[in-house]
Amino acid sequence: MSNLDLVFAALADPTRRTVVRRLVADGPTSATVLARDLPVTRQAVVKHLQALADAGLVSSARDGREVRYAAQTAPLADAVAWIAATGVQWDTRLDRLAKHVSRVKPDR
Amino acid sequence: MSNLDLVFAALADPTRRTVVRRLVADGPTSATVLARDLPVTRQAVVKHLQALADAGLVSSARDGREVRYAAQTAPLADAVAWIAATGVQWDTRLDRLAKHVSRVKPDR
DNA sequence: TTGTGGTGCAACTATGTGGTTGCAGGTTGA
DNA sequence: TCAACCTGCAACCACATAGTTGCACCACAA
Repeated sequence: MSNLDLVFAALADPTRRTVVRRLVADGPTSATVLARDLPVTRQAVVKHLQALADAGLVSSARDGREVRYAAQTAPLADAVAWIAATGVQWDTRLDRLAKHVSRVKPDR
Repeated sequence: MSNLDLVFAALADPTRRTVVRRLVADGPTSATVLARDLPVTRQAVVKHLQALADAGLVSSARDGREVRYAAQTAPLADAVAWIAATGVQWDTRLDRLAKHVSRVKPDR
C-alpha cells in the first residue's frame, strides 16, 4: 500500500481524526490518556495509533513506563498536494473547455 | 458515516484516485470505458464509482444506453478544509509554545 | 427483427478492519 | 519489596469491502 493510501485511509476514521486533533492541540500524549476521553478501549486506541503511525501521521517515544504519541503533519501535506494537483488539472480542463467553447462560438 | 469519512475513505483507494483523475482529465466517461484501462472488471469499477458517488465525488447521468460519470470537486474542498484547520491549530500550538518559552526564558 | 454492446442485479469468496477480552511483563513510588 | 499502573501480545468476533462470475434487461443499428 502506498503512503497516500495509508494517509487517506487513516483520516477516514472519525476516531483517528479526533486523535490527530487532540495530539495537535495537546502535544504528546499516551494511549491510556487518549482512551480516557474516547468511547473505546485503550487497545482500540493503540490500534488506531498504529494505523496513524503506519501513515507517518504520528510518532512515538518512550518516557519511563509511558509511551507518548506526537502528531506529524508532513503526510498531511502529501494529501493536500494530491488534491491540489487534481484540482489544478480540473481547472486546466475547464480552461480548455472555455477555450474550446470560445473557438466554436466566438464572441461577436 | 459522515461525509468526511466517506470522502477520505473514497480517496484511500488507488483505483478510485485513478478514476477521479481520469474523470477530471477526460470529462464524463462510462464505467465500461473506464474499465478498459484498469486491471479490474467493469463491475468492480461500478462499485468504485458507487463509493465515489456516496462521497459526492462523482455524479452520473444517463445518455441513451450509456451512463456517464463526472467528477465533482466540492467534497475535495471539505477534505482540504479539515486538513487546513488541523494545520492551523498545529501552528497555533507552536505559536503558544514559542510564547511560553519566551515567557519562561525571556530574551536578554 | 435480430444481433451487439452497455447496464443492473444477485450471489459468492476472500481478506481487512474495528472492536473486544484476557493475560503477561516492565516501571514507579511508597 | 510490593502494589499499582502502564504497555504489549494474542486470540477472537462481527462486519465491511474489493473482487469475481453469471445472467437478465434495455437501447441501438443493420
